[in-house]
Amino acid sequence: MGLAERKEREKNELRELILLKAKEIISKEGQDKLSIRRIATEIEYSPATIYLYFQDKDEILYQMMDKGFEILAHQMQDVYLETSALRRLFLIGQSYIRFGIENQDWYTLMFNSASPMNHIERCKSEWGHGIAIFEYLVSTCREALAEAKRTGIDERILALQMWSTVHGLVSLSNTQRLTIVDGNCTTGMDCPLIDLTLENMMFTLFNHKI
Amino acid sequence: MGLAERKEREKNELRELILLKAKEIISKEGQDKLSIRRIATEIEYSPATIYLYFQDKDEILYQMMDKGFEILAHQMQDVYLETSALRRLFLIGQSYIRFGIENQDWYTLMFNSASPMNHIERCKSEWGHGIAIFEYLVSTCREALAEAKRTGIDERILALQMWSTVHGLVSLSNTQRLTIVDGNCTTGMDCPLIDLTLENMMFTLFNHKI
DNA sequence: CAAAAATAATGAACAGTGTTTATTAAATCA
DNA sequence: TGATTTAATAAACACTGTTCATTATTTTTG
Repeated sequence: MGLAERKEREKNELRELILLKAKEIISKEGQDKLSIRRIATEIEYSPATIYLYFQDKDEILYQMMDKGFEILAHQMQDVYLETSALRRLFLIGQSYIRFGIENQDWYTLMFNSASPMNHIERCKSEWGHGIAIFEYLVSTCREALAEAKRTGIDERILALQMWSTVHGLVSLSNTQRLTIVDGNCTTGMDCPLIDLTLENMMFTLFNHKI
Repeated sequence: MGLAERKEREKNELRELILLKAKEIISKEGQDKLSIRRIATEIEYSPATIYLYFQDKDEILYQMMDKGFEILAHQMQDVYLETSALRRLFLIGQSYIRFGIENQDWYTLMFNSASPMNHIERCKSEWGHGIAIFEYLVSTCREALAEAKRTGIDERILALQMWSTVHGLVSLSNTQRLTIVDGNCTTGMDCPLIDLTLENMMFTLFNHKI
């Protein structure tokens, strides 16, 4: 009775093929080149077939968001090696920003786009990776507050403040708002303004120069 | 020779009519209901006609961004009445966030969307209102730093940090990221988490409770 | 005033998009 | 083999932005 199993496996394989192609298209040509029809022609199936494996485009984008979190996790690997919570917080911020600027399409999908969240709401799915990253930030904030001997600050609020700041930086940078406000800030990475702001954030929050 | 003038005026009138309808559609039904064809049918002209008055949709969105800044300026009126720079900074943040959450479509156009910026780059136009608002923030930061007797902080970096934080909050809130990270934070306005974060920002930056 | 030139507006097409449904082809079951 | 279930698709629907040749309309000129 291995027939049903093979069938199941083949179904999963096509599903994965769709997601693979989707990831490929986003990586090579960006979000707005990703279309159902484009995926279909690339995997040599009809567009309608895709709807046998995903209920709509939002579901595919939701899955793509997860692929993005995999990339982010990979790029954050060595952050965990840092023992000082203060310096770790700084490194988290730095690699978060770096990721957001170097992988604009993935970043948008994960933190700035409505579609994947629509799927979550509609299907009562979860934003698991997002929550996990935030909780890690919260606990690192708690450690850092202790390390800097700073009291009277809620670690959860602090985490949200830090997240908002770096997210804001990435978002403003990616949508060309920084380039215009400050000419020194050339498009893309190595914008001195962003580094200075991150350092300033650490300084104002913990009275510690990193 | 008032003929050429009347012609000119009529051209401007149709141009303004297009922008007016665009604004109406965004206000009533949101950004993604705004289409060239929709505007065309509403003003009872053919879609092609619109291209005699605007070079593409990006230019219309650029103009819409400006309309958005008008709304923001209007909602920020009474902020300037506050004499304390510290409290003024807080009020700026508060009304910025309020505006961003209550006018999601306008906010996205102004601070989170690529299209209007494309037009700026392509046509060497200016993001005048955006720069003006940022410069006002910078000078208020300078005042506030003096008021709080805080030294060793660059007012420009500080302004960017504050902008990033509030922009981040609005952006995360509008794209449903906060609702999920914290259940207490119901969608839309009066999210206690946002208020607390804004207060925490003021406290960490100036050691002053507002 | 009539003919010519300039201007304004449009119909129709191009090249896309997401999604649905009735139909056909293939594989499995009895 | 024939019936039934499953998988895939062609075709259509309702949209999108944009372009261009063609048709009114208006203005200018002889």
